[in-house]
Amino acid sequence: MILCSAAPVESIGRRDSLAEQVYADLLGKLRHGRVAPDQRLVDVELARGYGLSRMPVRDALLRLVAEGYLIGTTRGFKVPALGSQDVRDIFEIRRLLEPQAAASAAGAMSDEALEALGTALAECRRAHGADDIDTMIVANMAFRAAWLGRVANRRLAETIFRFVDHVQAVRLATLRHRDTRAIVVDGLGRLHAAFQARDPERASACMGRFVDDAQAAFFRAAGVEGPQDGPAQS
Amino acid sequence: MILCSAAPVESIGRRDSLAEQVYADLLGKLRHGRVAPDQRLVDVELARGYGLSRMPVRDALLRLVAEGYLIGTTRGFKVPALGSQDVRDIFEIRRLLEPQAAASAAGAMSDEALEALGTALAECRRAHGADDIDTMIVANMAFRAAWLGRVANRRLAETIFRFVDHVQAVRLATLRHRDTRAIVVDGLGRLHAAFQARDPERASACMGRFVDDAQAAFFRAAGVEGPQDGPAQS
DNA sequence: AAACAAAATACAGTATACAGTTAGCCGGCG
DNA sequence: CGCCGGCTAACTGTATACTGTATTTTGTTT
Repeated sequence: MILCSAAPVESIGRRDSLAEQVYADLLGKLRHGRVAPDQRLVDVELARGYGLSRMPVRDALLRLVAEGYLIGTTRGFKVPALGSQDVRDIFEIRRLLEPQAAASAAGAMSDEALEALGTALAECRRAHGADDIDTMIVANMAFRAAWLGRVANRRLAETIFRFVDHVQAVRLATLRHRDTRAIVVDGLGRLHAAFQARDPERASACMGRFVDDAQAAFFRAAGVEGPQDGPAQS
Repeated sequence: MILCSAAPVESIGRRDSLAEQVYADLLGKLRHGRVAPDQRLVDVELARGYGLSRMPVRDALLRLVAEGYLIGTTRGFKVPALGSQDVRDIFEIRRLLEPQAAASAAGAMSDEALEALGTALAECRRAHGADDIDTMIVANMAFRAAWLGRVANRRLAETIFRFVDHVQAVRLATLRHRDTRAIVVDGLGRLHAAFQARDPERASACMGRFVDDAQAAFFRAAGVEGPQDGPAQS
């Protein structure tokens, strides 16, 4: 309990266990790409930052490992360096799951969710115009959370969430390209229209195309930036 | 280290961490339905059984929770009681993933894997004839492991493994019905033929049908046995 | 006898201490 | 100057002790 000094936004939560709070905090950081791929996460170090003992931090890290967000080494934890094959694999799964999920969401779309989707889309467009990548990523995540929230099959939604998160870090890099961003904004617009129409078939088709485009954009960007075919450390 | 008395098959392993060994052991027990749905898994109790402290056991249990095999309560851990909606959800995901995975495996089938598939199929048929449910389940798992082993996309294979495992416990119950077993043996035979032909399209179609049949058989069996629509404790 | 409240209990969560392992470093040797 | 072998330090893994809380049980009251 030495000093709550540099503690983030997390000194408040009460009802959840400490381990869960740390998990949520770390997950947020990972999702926003706040953890560099070469950075080592050391439990005792993080524990000092949170003002806790190692145990809850360790529990959180272990859980993140089990979910594929981190890999544990004998010397700290780190984010996995995905090779192009890893990315291909993840996109293969997304291609199978997301169209069906989108269809399901379109059939169960609510006015509130549509509102959220519209807001996220507008925000994304604004950020695109202003070349504000960070904001665009946040808006992107909000859009995804909004439609995935309408998927009745929670296991499906959570599985998608996880795999999308796994490529999030690498996606961050691809959004540097202006044309990639244009493709994303375009796809989001189409999806929004399909959700608004509550048309499952259309949503499914749009989502399939969206995933394909995202994958193509990634490999185009990766090809441009460099063929670093990092060996799979999944 | 009080007594290695009732320790299972697990006093030997060395290179892996204790937590991992316990995890593997518990996972095996869960997969084989050795843990009753009402049974409580208590860390200190298990720890005594393994001759270890709570920590590695706790780590294993927490990991199983993260992977959906268990749910943690304030009073021990237990296997989740899946309601019919949960089962429906899991089958929806399997229906999306397994055909593609089967196609992939068919395209990459090896002679050794085919041999393993053949053996498992024969074993399954024999067990079916002898009404030996336990052996049939083991053969079933061997068959699955054999073809999933040929799926290049490991994330896909592991995701399938996990969801199949989750319905395994409930599946065990459905295999009591002789006609369900007949359907399974039949589907396995068809799949084996498709794999032997190394025909991705055929494997995909067979797998799709197999999953559909399995789901239908489950709900038929559940309808017969009783409409216990257990509330989702996923 | 049923219902409620208070106490006991049994468990997970958390903290601290210790052990084991490996990566990184430094010095000796070719 | 570069390579190899032992040394050191920095981690994770494991053990033990303590705490908090929810469930169960027991006792009391109507």
